[in-house]
Amino acid sequence: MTAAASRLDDMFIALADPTRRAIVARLARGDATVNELAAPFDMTLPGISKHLKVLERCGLITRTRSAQFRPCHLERAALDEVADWIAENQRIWSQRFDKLDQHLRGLQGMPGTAPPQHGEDIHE
Amino acid sequence: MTAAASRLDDMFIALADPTRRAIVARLARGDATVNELAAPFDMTLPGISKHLKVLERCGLITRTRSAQFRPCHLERAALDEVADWIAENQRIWSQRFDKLDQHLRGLQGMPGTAPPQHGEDIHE
DNA sequence: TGCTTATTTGACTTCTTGGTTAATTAACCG
DNA sequence: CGGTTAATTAACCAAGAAGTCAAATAAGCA
Repeated sequence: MTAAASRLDDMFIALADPTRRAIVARLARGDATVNELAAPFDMTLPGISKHLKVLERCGLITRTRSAQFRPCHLERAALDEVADWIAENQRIWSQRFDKLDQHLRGLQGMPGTAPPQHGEDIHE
Repeated sequence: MTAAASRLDDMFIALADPTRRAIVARLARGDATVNELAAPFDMTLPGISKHLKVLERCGLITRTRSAQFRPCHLERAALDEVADWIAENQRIWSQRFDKLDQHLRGLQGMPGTAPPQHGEDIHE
């Protein structure tokens, strides 16, 4: 099975690289060309080009064509999907803790600590 | 240069894998042993063990020892760092757009579209 | 037309990742 | 003690990621 990565996967992967996050940070200040984006980094142009492709694949940036330049543009809505995942999980986790189920922790982590799982609803 | 990944890197990397996100989702319902975590997946135990190590490295889970079991526990605070990064960036991006700097978009993406950058403050 | 600038593609290398099987460590149970 | 269960480590492999250099493409400019 090759190439089955979800959009969420791609988003997290894209953000996992510090160079890419720096590029994104730069783009937050306004559109920029590939050369401009490459300037601060000790990396060749093709290297940057690859990073941009990753950012493009997950929808974080788009590229238009203007003469021989290909200005990069940040898509502000793209972060929402990740933000939603995080928010949803923070909600769920807190809920769980509010139920005080966790004060047993450390006493016995044996099987059975968890509620009776039936459906395995991995809700992603 | 080996092993220079930041905690934020590790966090995004950990969340980039669907199996690991599923494990995390499962743990949100309560602590669980490695075998319990492995059950829903078509993967060998050592495979799961590796995933757990990744989750542990970034602080998303901790493991205690209870007899021959090593129950995994979700650290609810760990998500905060990522959440903060996301929130901060959403804020910045929106700010930028509120300034109406972007309605020029498409007219000319030429160098100079961005404000005078001096310090390259990559603020991460 | 031919030169220059901007960017991408291709081919290649190296390191990492995700997964496997087989063997090992740990701790319980009879 | 000896056997069973839980989990990890070790050794390995295939695929992917990150980076390089060299060549190709695209579009302005003289």
